[in-house]
Amino acid sequence: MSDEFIKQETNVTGEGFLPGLAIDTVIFGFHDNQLKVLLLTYKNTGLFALPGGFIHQNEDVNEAARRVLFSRTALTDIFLEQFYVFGNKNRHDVAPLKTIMAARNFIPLNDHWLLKRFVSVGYYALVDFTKVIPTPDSISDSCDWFSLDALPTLMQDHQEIVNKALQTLQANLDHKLIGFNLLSETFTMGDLQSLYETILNKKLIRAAFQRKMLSLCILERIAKKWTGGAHKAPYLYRFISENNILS
Amino acid sequence: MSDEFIKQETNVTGEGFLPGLAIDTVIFGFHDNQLKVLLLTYKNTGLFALPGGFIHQNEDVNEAARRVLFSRTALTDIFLEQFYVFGNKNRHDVAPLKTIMAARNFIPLNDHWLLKRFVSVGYYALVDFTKVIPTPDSISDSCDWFSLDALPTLMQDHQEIVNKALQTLQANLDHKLIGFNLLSETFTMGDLQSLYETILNKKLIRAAFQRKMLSLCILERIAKKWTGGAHKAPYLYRFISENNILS
DNA sequence: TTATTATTGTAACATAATGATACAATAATA
DNA sequence: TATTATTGTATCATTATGTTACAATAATAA
Repeated sequence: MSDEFIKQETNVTGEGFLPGLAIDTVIFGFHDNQLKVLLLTYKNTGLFALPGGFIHQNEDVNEAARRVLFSRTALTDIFLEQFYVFGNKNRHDVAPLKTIMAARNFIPLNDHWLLKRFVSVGYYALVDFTKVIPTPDSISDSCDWFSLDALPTLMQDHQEIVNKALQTLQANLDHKLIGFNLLSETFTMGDLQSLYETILNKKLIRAAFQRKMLSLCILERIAKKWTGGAHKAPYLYRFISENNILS
Repeated sequence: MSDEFIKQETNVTGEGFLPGLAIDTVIFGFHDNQLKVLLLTYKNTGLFALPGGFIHQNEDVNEAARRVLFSRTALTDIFLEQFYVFGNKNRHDVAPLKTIMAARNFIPLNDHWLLKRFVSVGYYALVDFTKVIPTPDSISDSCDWFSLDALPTLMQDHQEIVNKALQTLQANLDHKLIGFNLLSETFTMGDLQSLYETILNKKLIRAAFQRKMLSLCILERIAKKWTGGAHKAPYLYRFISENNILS
């Protein structure tokens, strides 16, 4: 949910939005050799949630997902992809929504559109951690990165959504070249291997990994990198952009 | 859409259904070395469409997809999986729906729920061609298998849905073992190779394919098969069911 | 009954991909 | 200038895949 929440709250029938359909986005970043997820908290509730939102009547669902992503990260041209529709009837839980509204001194009627059953389209985004400045919006206390392996308790079925997003990321990592979306413009071979190891949660063989990556002809070697370490400095690489996959 | 269409038609507000959300299912079969898709035609309209339907208020979306599949094939325990959400605003096209209704002498008001914008969750199913008896329901003239490479013009964006389903099938074929869902209980190595070749649309090396499949330890060799051919009879194989993937 | 035929199952070898080890090169530090 | 830890890559071992060949054999024809 975004800045538009206020509009949505007082808009009792949900006029202008597709009814019963929401978007939740798992925004992945990579930092300190850890996968991170962007979470927000709703004011005075202690509830942690994935950034999400609703779809305008005159808007493609994928467009809406990009709008939501932009509203949270201010980034465009980001890898963003659907991965699953969460449509179980028992995921409908009005309690947290009422809590959020109550914390804003808004008491909805029982037939308020936001309290009806929602099906959510899950998206995952891969962003350059260094380019994102998490910014809370008007209804959020905070918007912050959390390590994937130390997430707080999430609202509704958002933990399940994160799990499924990670599975999808793992399954697609090799097949496509999507992993590169998590790195900054330039990176070392070590950075890249570390990213792969973190996502796949297993050690890879250094020599074989390097040989494989170089054989793919998707990397451009740039220059020497200065490192703090007392050892040979690694090359910097750049992902050749013709191969870039945004979605 | 199913037998429930009559209910849905006279149910002007869509009471009991999730609003604006539909399911479309690409049901794949394999016969005569060709991939087949199950299509239906609506009475007196000449419109070809994928079997689809709507979601009950008290039903999981995945449940609804199984219900739709069952209503069309009478099969349970079938591989069925979501693959994409079709949510473009321009896919909203009321003309064919009005045609279908008009052919049944039903003239809907302009705010009839079925004429509103719909987002559709795409599912694909893999079924044993020999076990399916396509049966038209009350609003369909026909329900038949069509070769994937000779489909008639489809309603709305259903061709796009078929295309995306095929891409998904191709991408998942090796990774999972889903292809086996398209074969009957027992099959020859030739049958299996032929299936793979058809789905992937490329020739595979016989010796390597056989070696690979046997090395996976997912096949049980049963007995000699009698063939009409003047040559050595092939073994029959069965897919070891512990590996079975239904969804 | 026996030879012919086409296809199957698999062996054998060639090539390619990956795993494992080793080592020279070298940037920062001492 | 020597030490140190890490990088880049070469080398060999192992595994996987591509290619060719051929014996086995069910149906047909002679």
